[in-house]
Amino acid sequence: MERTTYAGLVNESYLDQTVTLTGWVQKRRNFGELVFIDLRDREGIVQLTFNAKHPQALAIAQEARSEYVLAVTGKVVRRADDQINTKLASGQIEIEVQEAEILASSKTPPFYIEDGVNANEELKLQYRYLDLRRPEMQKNLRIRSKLMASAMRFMDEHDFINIETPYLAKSTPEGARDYLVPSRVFPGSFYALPQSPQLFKQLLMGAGFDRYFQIARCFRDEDLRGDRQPEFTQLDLETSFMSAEQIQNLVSQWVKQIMKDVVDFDLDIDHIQILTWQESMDRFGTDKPDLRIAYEIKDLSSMMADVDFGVFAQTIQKGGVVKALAVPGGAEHYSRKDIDKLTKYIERFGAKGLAWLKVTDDGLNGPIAKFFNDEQAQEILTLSGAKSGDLILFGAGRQDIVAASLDYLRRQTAADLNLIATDRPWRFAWIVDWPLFEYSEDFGRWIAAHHPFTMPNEEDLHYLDEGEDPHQAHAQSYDLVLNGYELGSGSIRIHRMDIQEKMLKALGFTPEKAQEAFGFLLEGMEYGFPPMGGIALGLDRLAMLLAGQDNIREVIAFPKNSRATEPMTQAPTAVDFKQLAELGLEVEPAETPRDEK
RNA sequence: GGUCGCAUGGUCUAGCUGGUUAGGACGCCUGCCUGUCACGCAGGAGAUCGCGGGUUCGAGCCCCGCUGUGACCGCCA
Repeated sequence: MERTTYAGLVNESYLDQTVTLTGWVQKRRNFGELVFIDLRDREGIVQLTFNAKHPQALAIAQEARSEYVLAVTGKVVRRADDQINTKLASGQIEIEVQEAEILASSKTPPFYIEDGVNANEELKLQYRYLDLRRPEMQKNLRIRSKLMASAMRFMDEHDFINIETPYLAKSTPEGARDYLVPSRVFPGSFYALPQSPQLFKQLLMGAGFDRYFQIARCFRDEDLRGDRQPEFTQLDLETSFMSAEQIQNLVSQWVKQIMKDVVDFDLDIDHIQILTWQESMDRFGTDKPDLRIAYEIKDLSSMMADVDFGVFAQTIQKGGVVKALAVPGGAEHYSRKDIDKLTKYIERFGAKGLAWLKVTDDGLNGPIAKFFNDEQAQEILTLSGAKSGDLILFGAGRQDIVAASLDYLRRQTAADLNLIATDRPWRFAWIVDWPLFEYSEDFGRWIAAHHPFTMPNEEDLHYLDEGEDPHQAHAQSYDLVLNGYELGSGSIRIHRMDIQEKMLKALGFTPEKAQEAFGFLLEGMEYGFPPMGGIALGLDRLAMLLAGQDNIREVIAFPKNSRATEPMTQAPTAVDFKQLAELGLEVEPAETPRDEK
């Protein structure tokens, strides 16, 4: 029996034809001399009927169980009017099976193969191939496939050259923890799986390719999140002789095409907001704002220095800030208990508490209302933009803690109150003019905010000099943000050795250390490297958003769980002693490999 | 590294204030059934309540530890 079409594609246009289908038994309904089977394949479901006119087929139907693999040949017939199933794309018709064959039997699956299953994550990952049979997962991976195809087509049509770079690469300082691969030939030496092809693509610009791209797998040995896996996929690109604005414009066009191809959405590039990093932090408390939420954070520090409410006044005196978020219609929705829950949550950011006011027609309400006189109350309303019925949430304290807290509260309250706009569902933004450095408590020094090859703004170059404050310098870098997720991060690169050396010095590299880590790049820059810039776009996250999911696992065929293990294959596992010996490795005997526990 | 949550037949779960024959739904097995599509009806099997310890006359329930798992903080150039 040779398949003639997909089960999910059979419709009225096939009426009276004889078709041969293959697929999985979704469901069997047995009436003895009459059996219905819903047959599922990648395209959907069609109902098969078996009856005594075809005893061989009927016997097969009696034997079939869920997830058996069948091949059937039968005639496409119209259903009677009262038997039409409007829930099925193929519900107008059914297949009267004349001949059937069981291609494979199946054990009873550990969970139901249907959308909306509630099996726990570990079980679903352990039987990932079963989970992937669900229509939703099939859809997710096909969205991803479309995204990849569209992404690559755009790059090809814009004269980008697809070049692969090594996965066995050199460990470089700065950045995330590397995944290391031991060298057999040089015991004690290690390759590192690339965190990104950053240095290679800069060298490709040095080589004159002018426009490079690659769908690159990147590896970072850091803890996972819903939008972070230890290996992930980027569309990596780099160009020569283009300004930051030109690159952003190109990527905006790329996004426009993707949105059209994958979800048939007409994105107006003029609607993509451009915000400076500072503006984004001020208005939203984050560098990746969700612009679907209309209300913003307001700074009330200026009026709080000498209010009677000691918490606020002292915060200002100690150099902190007092900011507020007026949640539209929040006064009624949030009880004191609800606010306690929000308070508890933001404690993880370091917040000491959460002051709040409810705005009524009569004025301000709530435990701290009594500290403000009429004039101050009016000023709070004016500055926060709150109206009657709103809930005003305050953040007071260190700037970063206030920002993190109010960012969370803004997103959470919007979710609670259904205030995430749906009329413009895809809100892209460019975040530009980033600080070049950020201070790392861990390292006790300034580290590169983006990476050590990011070009400072021309007028800020002097901040790299000895004795100046590197904190002041801003960079020619830009992030692409969508609905509160960072989709991509890029910059103009340093292409001159003198600036690169200054940069490395500002980061605390001695000339010797710099040579050891990046000597090949520095040397290259002595041979005429062009001005260059690029970006890397996170395709897992974009696929996740386009598929309407909130975890990138849903768009990765075989993802890791939150502890970076893979429940199906059990990776990582112990390896044979001989393998270790060949690599010149010894493992602490106290460490019991997880698969032997 | 840290915080919080979760763990009960194959699956999802109920189990109150410690005493239950550990309940339900779905699934599974057997039988009956020619128009179902959440098929129906009758019957049946299926539980080391994650593991270890403690408190108690008595623990699924309380306490401690461990393991697994999820979310988050740190981390993620």
